[in-house]
Amino acid sequence: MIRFFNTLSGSLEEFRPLREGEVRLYTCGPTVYDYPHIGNYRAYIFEDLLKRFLVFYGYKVIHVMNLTDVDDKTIKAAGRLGLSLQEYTAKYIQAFFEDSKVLRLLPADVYPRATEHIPDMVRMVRGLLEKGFAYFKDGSVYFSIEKFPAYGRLAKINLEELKAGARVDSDEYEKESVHDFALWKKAKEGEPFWETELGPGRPGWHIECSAMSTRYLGPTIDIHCGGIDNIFPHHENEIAQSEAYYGQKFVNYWLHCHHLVVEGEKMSKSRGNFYTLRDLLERGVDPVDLRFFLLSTHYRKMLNFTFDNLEQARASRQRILDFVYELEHRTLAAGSDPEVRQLTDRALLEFKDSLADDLNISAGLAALFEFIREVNSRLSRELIKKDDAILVLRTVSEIDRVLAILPESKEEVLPAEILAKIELRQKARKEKNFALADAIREELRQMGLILEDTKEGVRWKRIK
RNA sequence: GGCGCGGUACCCAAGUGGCUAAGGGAGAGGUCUGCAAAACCUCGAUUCGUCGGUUCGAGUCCGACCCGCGCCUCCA
Repeated sequence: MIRFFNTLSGSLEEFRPLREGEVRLYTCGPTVYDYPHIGNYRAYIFEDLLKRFLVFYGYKVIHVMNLTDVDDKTIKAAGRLGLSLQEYTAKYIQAFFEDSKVLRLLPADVYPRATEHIPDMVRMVRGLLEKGFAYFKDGSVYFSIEKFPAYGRLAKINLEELKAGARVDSDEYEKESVHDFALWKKAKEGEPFWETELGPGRPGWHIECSAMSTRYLGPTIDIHCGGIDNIFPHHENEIAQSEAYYGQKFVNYWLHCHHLVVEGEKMSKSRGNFYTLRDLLERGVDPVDLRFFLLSTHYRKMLNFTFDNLEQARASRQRILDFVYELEHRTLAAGSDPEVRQLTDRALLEFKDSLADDLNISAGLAALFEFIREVNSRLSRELIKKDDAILVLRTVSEIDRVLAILPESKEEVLPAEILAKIELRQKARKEKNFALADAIREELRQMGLILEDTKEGVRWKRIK
């Protein structure tokens, strides 16, 4: 049984998908006005962990992630550069896909773009007008939240208090009530617009997720994810629109991940603690180490990014990598030990049970590390046979279907001159010329290679 | 003001009523090794922000307080 913390109920709930064996998942994707920062990727990596775990658990997952390619920021930036919306956003859409790949995010089944679903949104807005949930004002259309009594349930916001604490909206559009939100925005001078039956204009932000989610997954879906900051007003508004229009529940499980902070503070450009993935890659950070770092803290807990914490995650991941390397390269006696089977079964079961408990990654990783220590211990006592090693490796790679932190399987081949140096050093060691041997080792270390002398000969690995 | 999250060893971080408080990093000692690396073994919180309370029993429940943070406005 899987349990998730549902924001809607504020408690852990048993997960039951609408259809047996199948999960419909919608995740709020990027607004493509700039390069995403690592906080954005925390959310996407959490969603990736969720999805990979559901697949691991045996579910078929239908995943939709939207691309918001029209909003205030994209319009403004494109206008400033004199580019069309498409020209401007193309670059960032491409960057997002590139980043997703290096961070090993499983691709969604569909990446719908807002600009390609205007008719769906218009249809929904018209329906809301007809049903009386929305009204025209000055060429724009707004959703009237007082027509939807359940408004505020997700965010646990009380409308009376909202009104009391209301601030002046910076939006230039006129609304009947400050908290009503725009479904359709009237075209403004010099801005892109669509000529529709609602008049010239563009969609509001919230309507896109409602329309596209329904388009690909149906009016009721299993899971909808996003960052904690999307709860209000974005997701609250989505619920209002969708449920007012379709008259049925929009989402069964709302899962939100907490923020990433940097050195204990919110990331912001003015503080200079704002990192994109590209910034970190330039500093020589291995993206998979970053993935592991972002992955290894529970998704509902605030995560503090520091280079020290990233280094700890790197070292932790390295332990797993060393373990796999050892098993792959050591020469072992033929045969197998039935006890190893018990160890692998237990590791897999504990890992699975841990993650089934609202993605308790800490407990899951603890199961993996305990398994590693036990196998290492047996390895040092020469109790691991060839077939055991194969079984252990298969188990680790099974777990890695969820984590996706193991290196690509292809072995790197060193250039001939490096191999010659290693050979030369071996010769020097044999002749007990340790000064030369150490000099060569140091030279290769400078080049990023660590040599390890084992009973079975020399081996090397890359310094991270 | 309203809503919410967190405070567990040097650092990161599980644990939500009951055996000796997971796991990782860093560190110390040892084994192995020419040395190193990796690995293994050993050590490491009489204690869980503070103070009260409930209970046979609390990190875990209740109350108060202190500290840090987020949201209520675009934001993963």
